[in-house]
Amino acid sequence: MSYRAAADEAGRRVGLAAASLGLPGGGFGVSPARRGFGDMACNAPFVMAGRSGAGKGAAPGIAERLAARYNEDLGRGRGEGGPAALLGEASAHASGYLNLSLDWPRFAAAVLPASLRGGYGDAGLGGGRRVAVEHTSVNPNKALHIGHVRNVVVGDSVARILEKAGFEVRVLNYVDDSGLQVADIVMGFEMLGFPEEPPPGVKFDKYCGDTVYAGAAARREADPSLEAERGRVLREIEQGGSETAGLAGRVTCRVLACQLETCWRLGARYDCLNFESQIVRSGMWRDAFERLKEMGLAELEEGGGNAGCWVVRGAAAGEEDKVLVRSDGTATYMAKDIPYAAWKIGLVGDPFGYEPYGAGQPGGRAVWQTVLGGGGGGRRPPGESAITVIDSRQSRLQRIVSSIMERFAAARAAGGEGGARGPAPFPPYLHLAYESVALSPATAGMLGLDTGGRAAQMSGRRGVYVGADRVLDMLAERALRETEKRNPGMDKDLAGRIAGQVAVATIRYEMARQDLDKAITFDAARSLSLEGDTAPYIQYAHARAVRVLEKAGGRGAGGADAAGFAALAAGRRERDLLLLISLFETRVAEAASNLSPKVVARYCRDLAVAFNGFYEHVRILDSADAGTAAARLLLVRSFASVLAEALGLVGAEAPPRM
RNA sequence: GGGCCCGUAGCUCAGUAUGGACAGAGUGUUGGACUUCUAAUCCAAUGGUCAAGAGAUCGAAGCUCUUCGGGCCCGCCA
Repeated sequence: MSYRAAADEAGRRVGLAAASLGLPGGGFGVSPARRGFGDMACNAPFVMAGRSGAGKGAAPGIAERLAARYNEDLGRGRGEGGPAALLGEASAHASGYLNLSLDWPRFAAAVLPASLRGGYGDAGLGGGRRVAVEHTSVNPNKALHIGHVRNVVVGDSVARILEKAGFEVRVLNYVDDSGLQVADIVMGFEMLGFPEEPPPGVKFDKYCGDTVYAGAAARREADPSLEAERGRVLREIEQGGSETAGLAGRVTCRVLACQLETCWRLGARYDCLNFESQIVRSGMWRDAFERLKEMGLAELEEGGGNAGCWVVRGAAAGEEDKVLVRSDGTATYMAKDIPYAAWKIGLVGDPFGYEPYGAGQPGGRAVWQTVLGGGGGGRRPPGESAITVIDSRQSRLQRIVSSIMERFAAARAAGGEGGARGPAPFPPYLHLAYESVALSPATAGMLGLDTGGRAAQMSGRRGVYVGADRVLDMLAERALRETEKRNPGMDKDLAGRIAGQVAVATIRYEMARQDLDKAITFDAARSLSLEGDTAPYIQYAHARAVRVLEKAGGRGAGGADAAGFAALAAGRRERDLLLLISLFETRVAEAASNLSPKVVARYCRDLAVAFNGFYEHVRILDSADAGTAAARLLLVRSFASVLAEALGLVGAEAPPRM
């Protein structure tokens, strides 16, 4: 039982009332009302005024008639084949809205017990469809910075939300272990004298990025002859087998391990790691290229600037062509993206074997990595559709990949493969873009950069970036100070664990709550705050709730009775909180279908605001009678449970104490 | 030159998908509330020609067009 059940019932009743009045039905909706306008708002009068051609000003009159008929049916138990389960009377508003009311005691009695059962909030949108979500995919030559954190948080949250919404999700992390950035660090180790061990206390990924990569790039710029050397290193890496290729493999693996430590600390979880070097060596490209040629998607350019190259035409009108194969016959990096994208959704044969990665990740979910050879081992492809989380700077190229996958998938569907399962919720290949993260002038200033009052783009090579580990460390330190201040004598390990949970939640919430279309300007002072619209605010509300339940001991364990629910329903704070609890499923569905973590993040905030208002104004343990106390405790228990699960969807934990 | 995105309170952002009832938070500033279930909280005050203009609509922060301002992208690099 949730809000949706009440809204559905209301919608049906309004529809039946309209039909009996001879009004055109359909096309209207029921949504939670703003305060002072009933409990649910229905826009049916506006829609019907439009459809019936009644013209301006008809809505209020229609609302009057609808409300009268709706209430009449309600009184007679008509329309639903019986008396209303969850609804009260409707009223017409002069604006033209039809305002509907809930039967709050019944609503509470239905929602609260349901909210404590497993599976509450499951949106059932996916119907078991498989989706591959790729995120992180940080080049393995440096440590994660705050911009990468947005990618990890968005991707991991989307994966969690889709799972909750009924999809079977496979999380992929693409490791670009064969590009020029890797050649740079290999050259740094091999020829420029950088020691393979970082200085004591420095993580290897940070050392590679700050010292080796930045150093090699600087040397290369000063000495152009190193360009050719780097090219040689890259070719050796791509061919494999040499000592240089071995070194590249060792270094990138070690960087990857460090990066994964950070990602795991952030709460991200993966199912499979894919290595670009294997895609290059697997020969997947040859098959994909043949298919592109057969389908006429790749064309050999006869003249112009791209003469002698194989190109794909621009996806949209006026868009430039993109070179796939250079005039010297070598493939560009699109030649890695296309087969990889096709592999995700089973549009090419699987050349990989799979073995467990290292010691595994926290929480016990198995991580696999691809190895060359093994021919798929009979595995199903990761998804029926693929969602790739990359920042919006890649939009142009991703659009080309999307359109090619669309054509591949259409060709397969035309060939009769793939069963009919109804309309797919997502296209075969979807680029989930987000605007990138820049640094505020103040934060850039802390790093020694004068931006003249403008936001600064991060640059690892110039040292203008804020490291993910550093942000987490700073947040954890602040949270630890606060935790110890409030809980003198608390066990040190416990305080540290809580501080860690607060730190991770804070940065995740900060990244998850904002619209993907908006660039984030990271400001150290503001982003490190633990007050206001932040994760600790939300976590604190949860800790308060848990504390009340602890103090209550066994009280209210028998559950609430009708009188208790009636008392609960009499309070505005209680109703506000109850309504939000009932909206969990609706919000999960909205977040999943829009691939929008911020919907869940805002939902968590709304829940916490409603609870804090309730907590401040209603004495739970000092309730007038046992029945009221039991109902209030049930509300608190429901809140704590739903909030903890909602926070989990954005990868934040809810500590029981703070 | 072309393409994508953004512009809402001093600052940081919700609300725009599916137009509808007084435009909401946080932060800042000012003033209140802890012998009480944890004050990482709550309450109040303050603060907005929703960048500007035009259009379609009974009705626009939201849709269309134009302009202005800002960010990003446009290599036979990855």
